[in-house]
Amino acid sequence: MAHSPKSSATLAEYTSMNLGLIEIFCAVYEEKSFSKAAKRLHLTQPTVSGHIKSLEEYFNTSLFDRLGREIQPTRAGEMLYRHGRPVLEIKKAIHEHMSRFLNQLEGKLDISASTIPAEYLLPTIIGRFHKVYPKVEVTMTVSDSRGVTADVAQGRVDLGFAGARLKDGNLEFRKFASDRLIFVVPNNKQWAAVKSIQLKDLQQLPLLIREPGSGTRATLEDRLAKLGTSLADFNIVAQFGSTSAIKQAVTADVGISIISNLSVQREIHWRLIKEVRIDELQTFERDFFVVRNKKRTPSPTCESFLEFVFAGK
Amino acid sequence: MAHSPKSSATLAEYTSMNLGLIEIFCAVYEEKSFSKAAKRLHLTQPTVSGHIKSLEEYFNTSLFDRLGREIQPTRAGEMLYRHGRPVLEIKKAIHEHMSRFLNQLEGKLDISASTIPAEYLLPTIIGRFHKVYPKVEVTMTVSDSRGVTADVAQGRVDLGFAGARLKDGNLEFRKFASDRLIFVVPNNKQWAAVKSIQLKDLQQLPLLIREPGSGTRATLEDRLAKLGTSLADFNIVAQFGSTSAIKQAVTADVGISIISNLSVQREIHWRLIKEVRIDELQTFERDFFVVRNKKRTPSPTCESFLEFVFAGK
DNA sequence: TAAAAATACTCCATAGGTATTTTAT
DNA sequence: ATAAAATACCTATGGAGTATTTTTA
Repeated sequence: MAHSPKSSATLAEYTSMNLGLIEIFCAVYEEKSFSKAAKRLHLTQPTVSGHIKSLEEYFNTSLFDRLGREIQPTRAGEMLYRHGRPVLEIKKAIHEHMSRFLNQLEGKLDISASTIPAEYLLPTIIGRFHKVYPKVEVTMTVSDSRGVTADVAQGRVDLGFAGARLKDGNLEFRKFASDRLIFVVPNNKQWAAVKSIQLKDLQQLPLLIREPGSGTRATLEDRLAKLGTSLADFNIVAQFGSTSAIKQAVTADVGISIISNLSVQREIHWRLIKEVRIDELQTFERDFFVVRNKKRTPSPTCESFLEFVFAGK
Repeated sequence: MAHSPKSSATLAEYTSMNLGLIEIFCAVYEEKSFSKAAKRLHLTQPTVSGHIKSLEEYFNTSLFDRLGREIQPTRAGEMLYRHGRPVLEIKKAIHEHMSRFLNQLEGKLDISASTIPAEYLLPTIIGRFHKVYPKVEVTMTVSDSRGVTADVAQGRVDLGFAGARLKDGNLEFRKFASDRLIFVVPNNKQWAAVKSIQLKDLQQLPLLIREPGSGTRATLEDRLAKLGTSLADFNIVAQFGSTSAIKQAVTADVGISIISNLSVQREIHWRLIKEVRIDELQTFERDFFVVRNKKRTPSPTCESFLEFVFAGK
């Protein structure tokens, strides 16, 4: 028993320790002087003395030996410094990162976008943004307009880019781009001579459409309703959750479709697909919206990104 | 200019930030609730609210979005948590290490010892000590008694072990072991029959002695003075800074010497060296001392070590 | 209506200061 | 005599509480 480690009283509930005292302690340790530390910290010597004293009482051990004019840390002091020093680094790091963040020199930006914005509008915007804020990490997830608004509403992302407005009091929609829906058909001899078509003829054709959550679909249904008809009057062969899938299907002569002009530019250019006018629908505008959650504080990064989105408007 | 990072106001002198607030912030972040965090920290909800508010004012940005019943960290909040979280770890680490130190489960012990203690007395003591406190790192430097006392006086070590007392008001000497000085000669035929010798005959022989800082040397001089003589009356061929060097020299028949019994046990056993009694010096006690600096606070480890040194006394 | 946060207020502990004494160089 | 730390004492900020109101699910 004589020579086994003693179990001294354990320290009081440690959450009570004031970390500010550690900073003062470290200054004293480094300056090897109470008064110099006081100067460095813009405090007075008695204040510093008092703080060291309370630390010594807290740990119930002396931290410095007072040797007349000079002081020397005790072993306990050495131990405390070794493990307390990092506090200073962390404090500095916190300030550095917060200030970098607030100055938008670093950070994260999570975006949810529906197909057309994700594939045809955002890549160039994100590219320009990245040039200016290279340390900001942009993450974009792709779904349909319904998914986008859900992501924004539930705070999973900073911003959404959707092809349809959804009624939700917490969400703010702002138009940032527009496109037109066009009627597309395979570029084969069956369609070679066709320049335009009437809606009633179109209703007979095998139609490919997007799923119900899609902005393209919503726009289409909305417009048909205004014309006194609906998708029920059409010959729908399939609903696809992807515009690319529809393009593939049209190219393979599975059917025809009405989709965003932006998404078929390349296919039209390569003559895989062609546009045919619909007599009743000379103009078929569709808009794209930035979606924000009004309840969430936008990060500075998010606000800057919006400036890029609306640049030149 | 439109799209370059904005330089917002830099944060106020960062030393003013209270790290305690970070702990509260982290609790709120982790609990995703002011009131739950309050409970965890044994505070009240308004107190926590107040602290978060002051942090928000300090950083001049909101850290949580208050969404009715629930709260969500903002991007700034995420950033602060990421870099503030380590504060909690450090605080815990400080307490852990300090308490381990105070319970002597870890630490350092620096010792300065003169030759005889270092080679013949301390190894076993340190060995036993290490068994009980395996995490304590013992460092022993070896010099002569003068060097040892200097090390202690200047606070370079926790403890000294010397073969002589030196007058210094700041030092405390405590005898912890003793030995006797003996007259040793090479074990050759010249000495084969000799059992004892008179001091005046010894004075003619080629004597090897330690350097002036040595405790052995000091003891020798002291004793000679009491017998009304001094080293000046001897035939000194060399002063060596090491007892081992002297033993080598005696073995090689370079001369004879008067050294610590402890240090020549092995050489006597192997019949390289033999002891010859000096008629006037039947007993030639010499003591070894623990040296402490009275001005320095002993670490708990140091105090425990002393218990080992004086074990069984 | 109930649960959570904000607000308004009170109180006192303590961080900080000034003035002075003690100690050792 | 001087430089540094300790001591004694005072003040005011702000940390923590209670009581209440506001908000929203």
